[in-house]
Amino acid sequence: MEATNEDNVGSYSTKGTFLCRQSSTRWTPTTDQIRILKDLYYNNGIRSPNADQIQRISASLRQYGKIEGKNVFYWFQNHKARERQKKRFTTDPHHPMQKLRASTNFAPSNEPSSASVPSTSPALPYFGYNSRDCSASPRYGWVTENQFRAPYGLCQYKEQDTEEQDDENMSAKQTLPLFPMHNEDVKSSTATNYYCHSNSPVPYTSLELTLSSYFSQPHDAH
Amino acid sequence: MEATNEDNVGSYSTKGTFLCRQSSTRWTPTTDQIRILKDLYYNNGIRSPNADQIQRISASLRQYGKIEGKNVFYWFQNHKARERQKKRFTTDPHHPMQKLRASTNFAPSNEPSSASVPSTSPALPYFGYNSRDCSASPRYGWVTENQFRAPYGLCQYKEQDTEEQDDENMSAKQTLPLFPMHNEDVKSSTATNYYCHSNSPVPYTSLELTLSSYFSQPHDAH
DNA sequence: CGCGTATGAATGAACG
DNA sequence: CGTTCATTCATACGCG
Repeated sequence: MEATNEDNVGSYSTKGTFLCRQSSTRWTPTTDQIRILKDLYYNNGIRSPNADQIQRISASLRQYGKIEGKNVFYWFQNHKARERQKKRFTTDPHHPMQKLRASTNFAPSNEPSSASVPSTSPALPYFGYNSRDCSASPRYGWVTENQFRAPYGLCQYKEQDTEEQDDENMSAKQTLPLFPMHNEDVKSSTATNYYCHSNSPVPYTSLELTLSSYFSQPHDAH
Repeated sequence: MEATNEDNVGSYSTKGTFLCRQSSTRWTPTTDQIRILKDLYYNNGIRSPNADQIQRISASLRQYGKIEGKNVFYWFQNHKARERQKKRFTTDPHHPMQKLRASTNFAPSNEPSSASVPSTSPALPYFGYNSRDCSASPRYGWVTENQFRAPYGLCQYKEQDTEEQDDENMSAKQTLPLFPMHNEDVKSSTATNYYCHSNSPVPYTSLELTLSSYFSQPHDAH
């Protein structure tokens, strides 16, 4: 159950205190935001909004509280993933890799190991790789039973989700071709922001040297 | 089973509570590996290393923990993709000129614990096998293209990347002219004045309607 | 108040 | 290359 933060901003005095309010850490959606997001998810069938949609959604939800594009992005990602995950556990009698959320227990020494064989270096990453184990994991085939259904029954259009989005019995949503797919080029850039955090006691000074020299020389065989 | 081949992995959680986990499939880069990868990415402008580079990079990074070529490959691919994606969410696609990096500004960037406990592989088999110290890198905190590091300044010529790493504003890299780097690939701003987004802060009651219409229609103002 | 759970955030791995 | 999936880490919150 989601927290019923009526108006967000917990106002807890922990670290954020005055300055950034509640968003000192992670985004805490307001009930309205959640309601709308779910509506979009279930009633409009939006599962993986594209950048454009994300922007619009976040812009709209901004009325209800602080929110960013990435929040919307993650929300849909998580919601979808968890729904699927939950379903996997409930409907699948045999979970291939059932490992409960035992975060408090050290995992037993599993590790099939034999599968590793890192040495010898596999073929080029670009083509050869193909692992995706997860045996018994049909990408799409999950029946989605949306028991959500908002009380209000409006909003019918939704963007055709480009994907087939497991709508097995999810016929509730009606898809309308609404997007002209105006893809204005998004160029722009200026970010290049990266986090660093490097306070390692390891003597790496010489490392980059090694690395650099490594890359500098194309000496590959001959 | 023979000696627990769990890769040691002393993963620690924030509060110093460290729990062992993570011993499995997925590669978990160590802080040093990440640091170096980022350095290569930002300071050396490597975005899509070719096979040779990947080999060398992974080989070099191996001294800091288990790693394969594909890890390096994926890392660059993901890093690049995410950088762009993030930008796509936060920036306004329809804007005449570069706008600042949205209003994303919540920077936790405060490492909980400074001591990372390098844990130089407690008791590992004598084989060259290594530690792979669980990493548990404190990868968080989005620093805006700040100084990353790079106390070293060599690594001059690097193999010319066959790919065109679309550099965004990567002009920041002050290292050395590693490669040709064709910058003429600058994307021209098509100035798609798509402008719309007139999200007024007015609290709609029937929000979902508003939203739906938002997504449903390209609503070009004209 | 400490713990368990729900969920936001991140990221390795892959797919199309 | 953009997108998607799986898994994991971190944390807000409510509960007992």
